[in-house]
Amino acid sequence: MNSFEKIYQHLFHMYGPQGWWPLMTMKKIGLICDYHPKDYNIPTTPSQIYEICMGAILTQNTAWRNVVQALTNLYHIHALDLKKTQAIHINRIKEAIRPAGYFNQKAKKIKEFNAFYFQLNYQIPSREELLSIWGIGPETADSILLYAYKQASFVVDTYTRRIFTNLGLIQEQMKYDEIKNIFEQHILADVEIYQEYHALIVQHAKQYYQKKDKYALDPLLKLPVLSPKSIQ
DNA sequence: AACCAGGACGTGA
DNA sequence: TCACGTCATGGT
Repeated sequence: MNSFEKIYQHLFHMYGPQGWWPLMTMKKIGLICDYHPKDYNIPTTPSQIYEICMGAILTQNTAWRNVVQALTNLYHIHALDLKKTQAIHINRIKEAIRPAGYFNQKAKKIKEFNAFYFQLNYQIPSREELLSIWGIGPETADSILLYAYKQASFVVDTYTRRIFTNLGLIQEQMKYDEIKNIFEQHILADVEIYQEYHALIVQHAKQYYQKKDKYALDPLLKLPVLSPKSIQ
């Protein structure tokens, strides 16, 4: 087992299954943002796939709690309803997603994505196609592929950079695709593992990588695999 | 009260 | 290519 696999094992042992990507579900108490640990079958409907795509756009450089509010508002104006969303004016989208920030840009991104999504006809998009859409960068594209379409495309975010730079396994200045490739070369392509790994990285980062003075406290630094001579 | 959050795009050099 | 500036709300 290489360092990247050992770290995955360790994180999974620490935090358990994360149940990403969370979905909005209507319950008696109201609209709830629900995680679904160990259920790797989700998403099962086009509507759930679409909602994940919306969340992926809305969460760009934004805390998830703010995205939940935006998704809740979108739900109430029927913008998460595949039969109705195209007809909604962009200004109404803007009002709804305001809590998630960057609402002018993100409303445009949603409209751009919609134009693409509804001509897809339920096929699986390629990474290149997603990247060609205005507003969809590498991380958003990979999130959509991995969590909405169950394609084994590893997601790299700022937390991934932070943690693995601190562990000495990558260099800070590496480009997105470089880092993505390193992970994909070290970890056998598996949708469930890729989904869990990224979610675990985010969970772990929230414990040790919010502020710089905590980086040194990361228990992963003590893993034997990270001793100088065993780093590959 | 700065600082950050599950980034991406536009610009000038 | 690359380093910056911009986009925006809400919690700590």
